[in-house]
Amino acid sequence: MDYDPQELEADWRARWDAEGRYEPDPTTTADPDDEETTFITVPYPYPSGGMHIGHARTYTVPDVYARYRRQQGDDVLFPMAWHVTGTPIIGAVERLEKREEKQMSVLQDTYNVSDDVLSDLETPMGYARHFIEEHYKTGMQSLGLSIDWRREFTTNDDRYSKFITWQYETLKERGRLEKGLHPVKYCTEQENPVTTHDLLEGEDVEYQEYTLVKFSQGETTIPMATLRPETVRGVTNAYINPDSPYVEATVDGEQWLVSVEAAEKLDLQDHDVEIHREFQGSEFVGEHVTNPVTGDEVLVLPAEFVDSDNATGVVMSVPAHSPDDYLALQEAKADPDRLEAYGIDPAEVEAIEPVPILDVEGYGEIPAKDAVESAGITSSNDPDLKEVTQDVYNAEFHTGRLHDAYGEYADELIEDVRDELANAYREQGDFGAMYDFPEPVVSRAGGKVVVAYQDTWFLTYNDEDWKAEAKRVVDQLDTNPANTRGEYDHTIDWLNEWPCIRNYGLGTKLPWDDSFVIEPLSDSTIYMAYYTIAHRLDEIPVEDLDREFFDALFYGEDAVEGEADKRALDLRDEWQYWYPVTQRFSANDLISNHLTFYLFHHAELFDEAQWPDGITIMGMGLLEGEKMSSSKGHVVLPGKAIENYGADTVRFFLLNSAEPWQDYDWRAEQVEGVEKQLRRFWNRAQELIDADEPDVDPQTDLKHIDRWLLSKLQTTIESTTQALENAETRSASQAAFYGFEEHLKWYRRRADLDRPGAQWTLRHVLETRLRLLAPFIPFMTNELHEQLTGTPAEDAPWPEVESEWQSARTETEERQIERLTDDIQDILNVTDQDPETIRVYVAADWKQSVFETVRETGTNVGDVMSEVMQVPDLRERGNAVNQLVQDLVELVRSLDDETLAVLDEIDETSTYETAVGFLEREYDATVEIYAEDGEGIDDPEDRASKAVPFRPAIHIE
RNA sequence: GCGAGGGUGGCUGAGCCAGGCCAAAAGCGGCGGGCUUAAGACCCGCUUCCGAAGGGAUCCCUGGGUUCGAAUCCCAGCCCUCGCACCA
Repeated sequence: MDYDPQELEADWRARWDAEGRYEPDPTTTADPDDEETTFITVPYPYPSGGMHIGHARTYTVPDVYARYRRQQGDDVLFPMAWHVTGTPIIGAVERLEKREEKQMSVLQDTYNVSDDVLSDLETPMGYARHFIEEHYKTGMQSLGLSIDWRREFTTNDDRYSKFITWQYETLKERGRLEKGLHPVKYCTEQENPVTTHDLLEGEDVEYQEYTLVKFSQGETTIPMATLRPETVRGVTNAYINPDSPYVEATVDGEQWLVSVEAAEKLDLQDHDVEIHREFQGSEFVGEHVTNPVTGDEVLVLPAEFVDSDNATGVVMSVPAHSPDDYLALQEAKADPDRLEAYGIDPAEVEAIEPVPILDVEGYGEIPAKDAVESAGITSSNDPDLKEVTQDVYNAEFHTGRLHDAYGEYADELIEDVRDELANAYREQGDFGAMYDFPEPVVSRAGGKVVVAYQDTWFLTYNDEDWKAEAKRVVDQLDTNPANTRGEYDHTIDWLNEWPCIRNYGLGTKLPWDDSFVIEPLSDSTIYMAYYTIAHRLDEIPVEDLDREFFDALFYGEDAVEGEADKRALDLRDEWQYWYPVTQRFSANDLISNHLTFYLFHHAELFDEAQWPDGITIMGMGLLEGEKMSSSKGHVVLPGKAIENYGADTVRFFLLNSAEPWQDYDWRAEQVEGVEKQLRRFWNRAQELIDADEPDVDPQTDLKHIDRWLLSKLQTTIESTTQALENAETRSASQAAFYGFEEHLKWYRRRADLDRPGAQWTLRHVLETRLRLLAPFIPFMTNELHEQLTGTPAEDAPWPEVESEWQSARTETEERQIERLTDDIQDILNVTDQDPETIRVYVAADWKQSVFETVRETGTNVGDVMSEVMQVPDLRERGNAVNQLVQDLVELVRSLDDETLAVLDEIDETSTYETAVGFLEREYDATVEIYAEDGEGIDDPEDRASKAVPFRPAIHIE
């Protein structure tokens, strides 16, 4: 039978579907407490676009583990659902409705959406449904993922919303939700919060918290915005933009002077703002204001470089530590006419000198001056100024130490005390704060985007007791790979309160305020529990799924007052049967949020027995060495790949090219290589299947080389199993497939394959390998295993090591033969001769006895020598013994204890004699084996004396 | 900056955790050979340098160190990639 993956795979898919092969229900035979159930999850896909080959791997890795556990005899649940919460799908639909060029190209060129179905995509769920059905589900089924499709749902389903409602009501009741204000990106045009997706300009810009140093003039506060609050003692003057409009306003009961834009932002940031008067900045130029910390009066100078749309629009000048300020001051001094025009006495400006407030390594007393002068910068327009400024800021932040005037903060590193210092002044009322972007941000609606405070609900991940519980979850978690454990702890440590609602989007409404929607990372923290009951929940009317229902389901009948819902208690059994999640597979970048949320929520809502058992992290995918990008069309669709190579090839490549947590790279050339290898495997298997089953008694009819292969098979079973236990799909498939191919290559060369014993060995090996490979390439292995034995590979148990075939001795003997073969080949390569006779000389008995001594005495040359010289027979040989000891000490050092012990049992001469036939075939020459000190030795060129134990001398003629 | 990962032969990429069968897997590419009317497919061998005997030299980012022995362990340095929050 020829290998036709398309036909073969279609058959198996149909069979699986018809028999509901992967639809497990709780059984009475499996004991869930006895780890006979395995529950595997992977993040449900977000169908805002199609599936590509990167997604294919994400879902195939857990499938391999699922298939492995099934062969190990477990009840395995591997479900799938669809995440549609939030705005990306809505945004995609909006862009489709506007027929945006980029969006149309993604849909039509990348994902082949045809014109006649385009209109179906114009509702959010219609859009999602299209990609679910036409891409994800089809793709997953083609890949042969062993998913229980009965349990499928979307996060926009009514019943799912009921479940999330229960979750959030419960969390609120337990005090894990709090209402508060939070800075958000806000479009002043639409008067609505916006997400990164909604931005036209400044997508990457993060908002920053500016410290406002509250300078004053009489009753009026002039808040100077700065990102470096510690420089407050270095202020020599202030700057205002003379051409921009400013206002006098009452802010939270104080008289403030800020730019017009700043007044609007402060208003949005929950300050009580009342504007009294608007005026030009020039009006305030030449005034004096008082530093709240030092009490010094400083002069307000005019500066066009001040952006009134950044923070308060008034800034303080620290010429000693800011190259910008230093140059601005120099330029001001150089232009007395301009100063006079503003009514400023040039002499007063001339008298201003930089005031250093910290010492920093690598710079002089006045770092800004130093930096500017050594870089040769003389103008504030110099393009290099930006870099120089950044260098000074960095150096000062990381290595700058404050002067004595800072009292308790003196001599401390800026990076250690900046926040502390700012907070202290803020508490005294000398400092304030506001949020703003350092660069302009514009929404797609064309409106300016600013930072606004919005009423929001937080998950209080900053609660210390909750953090402590989450850490307990980590403590009992099996983190894979092991070195990710610290990342969870680290995330728990720095995780702050998390705003868990949005103003709009798909998903579940906040139960007590339906103007908000629970956001995607917050409605997906315990949904794994929902899988266990999803298919049976469909039979229950939505309105019955209230608080009490889920309380009974998850907490038992005692958790509800009165009679618990019988249906809920029924479902409880299934929940408890599968829970907890045995292994969750997820992306490595989700540790810092989603996965850690998952731990937090389980810690809070469920008992320890239901906490996650394990998490395996997955890496990223590249395509031909580059990042995949659906908008650039740089993707490979699974459907196309399967059509080209077959699902087994696609799976095998994805699983074998890297471990799950490593990044991998889809390269067409290499995928083709895999296809070739699998085809060859298939063809060789067919030859064995077609041949008659030999009548062999393995106890008597096998030769040394057969036993060698069977011994190697046991090692392969061992390493494949161990690797899969850790979800190391690469090591496992590498061992079972490529690793063993290497052994087979040698076996084919060494053995006479027509013997019944060899045929039996090959069939036995094939059967075992088919089972080992079944999780990776289920279609091909099922088919071949069924042809060979009548049962599909997936229904056969996972192979166990057959210890009767394990033999270190056989392997070591074969190793000696291999070495001898290589040595002969080496000599032939160098001498370039055509051999007629090859003579092999095994070392003499006295040499063997020296080897014995080294083995027993250890690898200290002195010790061995004194031991050996006790023997008169050896002492006579003097130098020869000395040389031999050196060699043997080196040999013994390179061997492990087991091999050393085995060598003791091996008879070299008879080992080589078994290989004479092979060597004669191999080199088309006569092969003779002699003992160096044996009778009738033929040694024409005196080579026998060169023999060393386990390193025979060779003569070729 | 914080956190994580990494630098290996023409390329991709194992090995490193548990130091020694490591001149360093496998694939790709290249070279040679077999099979074939031929092409493809398939199979075999070679692919750092030197060598007319299984050997030697140099080698795993750089520089030190530990050790009988280092791609592997330790220290210092250089370089690269990824994530860092309201985006799923």
